[in-house]
Order: sequence, then structure tokens, then C-alpha cells
Amino acid sequence: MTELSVGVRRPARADARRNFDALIAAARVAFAENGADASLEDIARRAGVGIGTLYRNFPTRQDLFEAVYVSEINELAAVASSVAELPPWEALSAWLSRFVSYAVTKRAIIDALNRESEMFAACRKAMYAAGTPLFERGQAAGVVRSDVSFDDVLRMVSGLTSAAFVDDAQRERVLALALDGLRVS
Amino acid sequence: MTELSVGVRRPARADARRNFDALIAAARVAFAENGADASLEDIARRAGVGIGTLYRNFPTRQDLFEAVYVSEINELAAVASSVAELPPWEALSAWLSRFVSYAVTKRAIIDALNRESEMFAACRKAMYAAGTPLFERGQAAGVVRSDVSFDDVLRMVSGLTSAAFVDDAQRERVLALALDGLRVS
DNA sequence: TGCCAACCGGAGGCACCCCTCCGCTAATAT
DNA sequence: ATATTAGCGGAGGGGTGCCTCCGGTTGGCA
Repeated sequence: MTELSVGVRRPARADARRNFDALIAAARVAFAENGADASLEDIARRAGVGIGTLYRNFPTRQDLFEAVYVSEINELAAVASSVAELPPWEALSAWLSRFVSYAVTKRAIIDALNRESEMFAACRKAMYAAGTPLFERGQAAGVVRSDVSFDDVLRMVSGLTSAAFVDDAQRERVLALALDGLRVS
Repeated sequence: MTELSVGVRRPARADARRNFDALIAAARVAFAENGADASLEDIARRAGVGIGTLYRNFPTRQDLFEAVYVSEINELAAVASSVAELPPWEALSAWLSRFVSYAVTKRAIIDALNRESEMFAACRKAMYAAGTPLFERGQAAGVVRSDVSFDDVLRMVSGLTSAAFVDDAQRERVLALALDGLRVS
């Protein structure tokens, strides 16, 4: 699997690389916690790094978004292969369930991302490359409706991501309910 | 239909009442545009009113949230009666569609609302009072699954609210897809 | 080991927001 | 018409975040 690359470059020197990674990790947490307008100074603090270092690595907030987003997408794509040998319907719905839990944290980022960017297009492509085979396998096997697109499904599921549920059980139940509309049988 | 009341009181004097209403209208727009942490000074500016006036009417940001939220809920409840004479399934799905478009604007507010507040409970109740009859009529007529709750459905639909769709047509399509899981046909 | 370029971090200037306080204005009652 | 008083609005102090700039530090190579 080819890793997606980003506009910003991972530095060459060892200490710089440590800081770079720490910043992305801190940003992931901060964005999930406080939304897309989390304080950059706070992120630098969490990473144990000066604010100057943050700006050197990520000149704009967008750059940070993209770096975090890309790392999440890469992780998600990996899941797709791990469900590949399940039966068609199970594989698809397992991946979508996983998608939900991952998507929860990156919601704020997606909202804020510049959706026109080249990098966003690449991520989209990578994600579709991961999920589409599962989807089409389901359609070929006749267990998935043929009159909807994978895009429709992803957007539906990612919507459920941000709904407020009483507990995880309810989220599962609702996801199942929504997927029942997708299933043939 | 009894209108819900709020913690804050609508003033008695005519000019004060004008300002009060202008503030709620401005806040509705600002929150929808900039999210729950829109600038209060900006809201006052939009309403053509001093910042002091805003604070006099709504001592806390929460108070503003609640006032806006209540006004939206009241509007939504009104829709429920206007679809009452449609056939069961059509009535329910029409209301839910409306729910989506209304909910789009108030999403940020709901996130930020103190969900423990008495006022929130009252709104919830009002909303359920509006929608539950439509739902139960559908179940009684055998066109709605009986193994899910109205709560499940509302949360599902409100999730779709915040998904990013290419256009309204896709939103409609996805909503229909999700509702197909709900329908007994 | 020693050098030097790459890298660090935070002080500081600017902008914006929050919220309070109080002298002024004008709506309403008589 | 006048008095009363609810209501107005914005100045201002405190706080926080953004981003730049530059003197000091240190990793990596010879």
C-alpha cells in the first residue's frame, strides 16, 4: 500500500522528526477534543514544543489539518484489507462500522478542510479505493442494492457518525437500521 | 399549541422588544454561519444594538442558545400538524424531511446546549409530542418497522443532517435510502 | 573531535473577544 | 407636558490567540 504524501515535508534531522510527529499526534487529540479551531499554541504546548516549531513545520492551520487527516486515512485504508476475507455483506458492514468510529474523531477536521485541495482529492480517492471493492462485491453477490452509489452510502454513514447517541448500543442499532435500507433480501 | 417559554423574558417596552427579537434573529444567522462560538459582539453588531443590550437580555451565551433553539422547535412543531392529513408513511417521511432542513441550521446550537437543562428537556418533549403520533400511526398501519423506537429514527435522521452532500438531490436520495430501512413494504 | 547549518523556543506586537459599569436617552404613565 | 425609570450603548480592562523574528542550541558529518 502506497502511503499518501502531504504538502508539508517530514524533516531530515532526528530531533526535528520527533517534534514533527509529536505535533501531529497532539493536533489529532486537540482537534478531536476542541474542534477545528483548537488553539495552535495549546497544540504546541501539548507536544512539548515551542510555538515557533509548530509554525516552521506547518505554516498554516490547513497544513496541520491535512497532515492529521492523511494519517487517519492511511489507517482506515489498512482496515479494508483486514476484512477482505469475510463474506460480502459482513465485510462491507464491518468496514463501515469501523469507518464510523474512526470518522468520529476526524469530523471537525473534515468540516474545516479545504475541499478543493489536491490533497483532499487524493485522500478521497484512497478511501474510495479501499471501500469500493467491498461495496461492489456486495452488489455482485446480490446482497447490496444496485440503485445506490458507494458515495451515497459513505455520506450516509458519515452522517451517522456525528449524531449524538445515548450509548454505543444505540449507535450500532441505528447504523444497522440505516444499512437495512441498503441490503437486498 | 402552547408555545414553549424560556428562562429569559421578552421585555415589556416596545423598543426593548424590537431589540430582543433582532438579537435572536441575528444570533440564529450567526450561529448557523460561524458555529456555536460566534462572536457575541458580532451578533450585537448585526442586530444593530450595543453589546450591553445583548448582555442585558441574555446574560449568558447559553441563554441565547436556548432562545434561538426554542424558536426553532416551535416552528418545527407547527409543521407536524400541517402534514397530519397525508397517508401514514407520507406524513412521517415528509415531517422527517422537513426536520432535516430545519436541523441543519441548529446543529451547532444543539451541540453546545446544556443537555441537562430543564428547558432542553421541555423542547425534547415538545418535539417528540409533534413527531410520535406520525410515527405510531405508521406502525399501526403496518408501514413502519415495529422493532425500532422513534428516538432511534430521530437520531438517525439528525445524523444525516450534518453530513456533507454534493447537492440537495443527493441528500434526498440518501435520506430515502436510510428510511427504506425503516419501512415495511 | 570540532564545525556549521539546521533547528529550537518563546518574547512581543497586534487583533479580537468577553463582560462590566455607568452616564445618557426616550418610552410610558399621569 | 412632565416625571419617572426602564432601557441604551460603548468605553475599557483583562484575557487569549495568532504569527514573526532572532539569539541560542544541537545533531550529523568530516
